[in-house]
Amino acid sequence: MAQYSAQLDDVFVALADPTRRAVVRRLGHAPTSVGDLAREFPMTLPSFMKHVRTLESSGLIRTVKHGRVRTCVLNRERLSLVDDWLADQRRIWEERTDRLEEFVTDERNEP
Amino acid sequence: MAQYSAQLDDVFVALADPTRRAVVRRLGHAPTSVGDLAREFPMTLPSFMKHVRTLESSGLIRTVKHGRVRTCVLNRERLSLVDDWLADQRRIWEERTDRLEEFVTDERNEP
DNA sequence: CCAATAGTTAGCCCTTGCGCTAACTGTTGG
DNA sequence: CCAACAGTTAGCGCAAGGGCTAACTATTGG
Repeated sequence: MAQYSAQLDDVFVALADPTRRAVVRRLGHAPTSVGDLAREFPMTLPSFMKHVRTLESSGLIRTVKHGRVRTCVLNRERLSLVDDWLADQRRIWEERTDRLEEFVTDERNEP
Repeated sequence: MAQYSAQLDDVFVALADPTRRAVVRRLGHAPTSVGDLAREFPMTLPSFMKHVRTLESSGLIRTVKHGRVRTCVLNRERLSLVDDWLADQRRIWEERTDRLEEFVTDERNEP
């Protein structure tokens, strides 16, 4: 628990786009070249590359260029940042197993 | 596993900002009024309100107005969308306990 | 060797995001 | 009742995001 903030920003931002989430999902199956990936999305290669760069600089994927082919690989470990954040969040609210829920549900029904 | 996409977008986008994550964390402790929350961040009330609205429309928080005070409450349940997405992702890559890692680590060391 | 292939770079457009100020509405304590 | 308070609305400025085209580089199969 520290100043992950910048890294978390990058990871959440990266995941906040459906194309990029789809890429992550896709790479969960197997490493894939940029071209093969791009072919599955309705956009041009340069546009798609921006997503790849965003994912890479967030650390969610790594890429290696071999000859003229760039292969993308998922970096499973990076997703644990999200996991940790969720766990921390859960820890916080479990410290207070109060009736916070009811608190609002009550007010809500009053004018 | 379906077309949560739009909802996931909203949630991830909401979490992709440090101010909003801080609000979520803060609300993990207790429901809080907009004014009390805003006082902890270096921005004006109207600016802060936009974050509140973003969080609210993502479903991560709910708000109730009582008199002239609007109180924000965390909606714990909504975070499970993220949780589910993570779990699904994990499920995918666990189907393939291959040597994907090595795959790349190898290529990497070659010219 | 050279045409095709795979990716890259540069630059443009438009929309959205996030901050601000100013001025307004609705509630309330005294 | 009215001044102070809590939030809201409107509108503005600027930077960033996500898409595009055009033109370029670097590899490679034949």
